Amino acid sequence: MRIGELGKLTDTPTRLLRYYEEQGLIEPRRRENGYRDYDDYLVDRVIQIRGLLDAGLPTRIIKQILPCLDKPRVIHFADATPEMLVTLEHERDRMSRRIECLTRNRDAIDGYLAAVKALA
DNA sequence: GTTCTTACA
DNA sequence: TGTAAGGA
Repeated sequence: MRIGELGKLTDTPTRLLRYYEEQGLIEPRRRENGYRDYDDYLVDRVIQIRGLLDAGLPTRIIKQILPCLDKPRVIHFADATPEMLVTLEHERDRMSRRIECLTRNRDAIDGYLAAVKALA
């Protein structure tokens, strides 16, 4: 599929899809006319990339750990280097802290909402 | 009409 | 990231 369709399927601006490619996160083939040609499996991949980005990971790290998170996880044991494990553990803890922060703020909002509704 | 690259805010 | 220019 071409960039427009992938963009629609993943709700991602074509501008970003080109950016992800520039960052080495995806590598679409090219058609005769120079248009990018994406395989279907890239739909899930892009969605995952957006999820990691939304979780606060920089494209740099995503590029590094994406191979480990891909389908055939067992095949990538070779990527389980000591450095990779350290990176993953670091990012996991980073995510945990973010989740805690989000949870607190959500509860704060929830509490405010409950108080307001109690008066109404 | 859709996509491409490069570049600027 | 968004948007614009200039092409194909």
